Amino acid sequence: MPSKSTSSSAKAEETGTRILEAALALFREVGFDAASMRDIAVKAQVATGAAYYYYPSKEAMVLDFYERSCVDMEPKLAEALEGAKGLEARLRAVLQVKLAHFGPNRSVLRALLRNGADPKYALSPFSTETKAIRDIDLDWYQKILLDCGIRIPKDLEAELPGVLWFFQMGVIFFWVIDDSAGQKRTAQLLELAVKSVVTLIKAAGLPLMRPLRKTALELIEVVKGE
Amino acid sequence: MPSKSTSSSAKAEETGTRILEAALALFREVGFDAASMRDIAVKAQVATGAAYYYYPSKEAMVLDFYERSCVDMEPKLAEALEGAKGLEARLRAVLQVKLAHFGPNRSVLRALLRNGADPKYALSPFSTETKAIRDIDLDWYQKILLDCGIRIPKDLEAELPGVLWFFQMGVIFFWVIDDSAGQKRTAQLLELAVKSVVTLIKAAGLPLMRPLRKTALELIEVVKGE
DNA sequence: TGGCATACTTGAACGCGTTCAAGCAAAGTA
DNA sequence: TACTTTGCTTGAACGCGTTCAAGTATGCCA
Repeated sequence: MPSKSTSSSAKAEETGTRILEAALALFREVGFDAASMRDIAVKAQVATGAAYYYYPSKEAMVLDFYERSCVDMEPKLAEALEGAKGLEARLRAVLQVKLAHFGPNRSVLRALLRNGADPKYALSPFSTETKAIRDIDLDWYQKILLDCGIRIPKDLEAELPGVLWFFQMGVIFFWVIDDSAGQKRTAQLLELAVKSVVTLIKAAGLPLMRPLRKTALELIEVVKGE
Repeated sequence: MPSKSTSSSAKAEETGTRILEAALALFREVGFDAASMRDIAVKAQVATGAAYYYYPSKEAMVLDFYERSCVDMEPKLAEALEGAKGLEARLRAVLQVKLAHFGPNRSVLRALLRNGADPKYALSPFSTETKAIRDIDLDWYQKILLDCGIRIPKDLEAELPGVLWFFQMGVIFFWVIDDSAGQKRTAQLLELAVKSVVTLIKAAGLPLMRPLRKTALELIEVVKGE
């Protein structure tokens, strides 16, 4: 229990974080593919196979980064939502926090989105491995929608957090492949897309929109599956 | 010039198609990843490195398949459009033809969509390598929209083929990862999504929609880039 | 016919992600 | 003290996609 008795496992943990940091540093520098496990091992000053004692695969390192990011972002998100009233401002704030947080590790996130939306790959925001993160995000969007100042049709209410999460993923997806200077295009897209989404949600309540909304709800049911 | 004189290059072409067929057969049987170049070579009865005389990479075989499919589908598309009047019927027809044509090679297409929409990977419907195919598809959608019976707002007209192509890619993307029996979920999605899209296009002409449409057009401009 | 260029084919070799039998060191037990 | 257990580390080896120097066969011209 004192520091002495945990010296072994403490050293191990130190080795683990050293490996993760070496990996992330190399991912940032040369990209996920170009960073070899051998390079990572050299940088972390361990043997070639050492990383596999801590991570089942190279991709698992990205997953770990994704999970840590989710936790680290929570206070930033809470703070950003303090100062943002109204759905449009809140959506913008959340997305800006996320992009800013992921910012330096854009190439790491690119690896996460490599397999698109295929839940069969662990390294996908739709996989079972990332379900916990997805659920946390959904809670955020539920919170954002509460008292946002917009009348939400009753039948849409339950689905809207999922829709906004999907929208968020679309923005992030655009961002990771956006090679414009400082991801300027993503900034423009964010502005216009958030505005469009909020306008659409407002419009969804119109009586005229009822048939389209019903069809859209069926569509959502199919996409959710099972 | 007679069959004798071309015996060498003819044999080579035969070898090339044998390699492609072996590859596609293995892709279908065990999937793109599990099918190794060594297995393909054995099946095609050539040496390990032989495929690289015909294809620069394993992925290039998928690209070749994609290009051939595009050509092979043309008569089927023309025929399907003969019997389909109205935008909704036409859209449904085109997508059904495509899915039916790709049908047996769903796992091959999965490899094509592996890298999502990243134009940096050759194996992506958004890459420069697949631009020719994209342009052919865009021509089809332009044709579909001509005299489709729906009044299209002038400012949207030029962008709509691209939007529909994007929509098509979404459907195909859903299809390749849809593991429901016979891809039943995709059939349901297709029905509802086509209906929604057509309704949206109709609605886009309404005076009420002008601001949203203008924002959407700006959005399209940003996504198209440069 | 012989010689040469061109077209095609070969399989060993490279670096990759990953696996694993073996080794090592520190903590627990007697 | 010696023995065992546990936690951690090692590097050789595997199969993968890919490369390429070397080989073989074919068509063409003297």
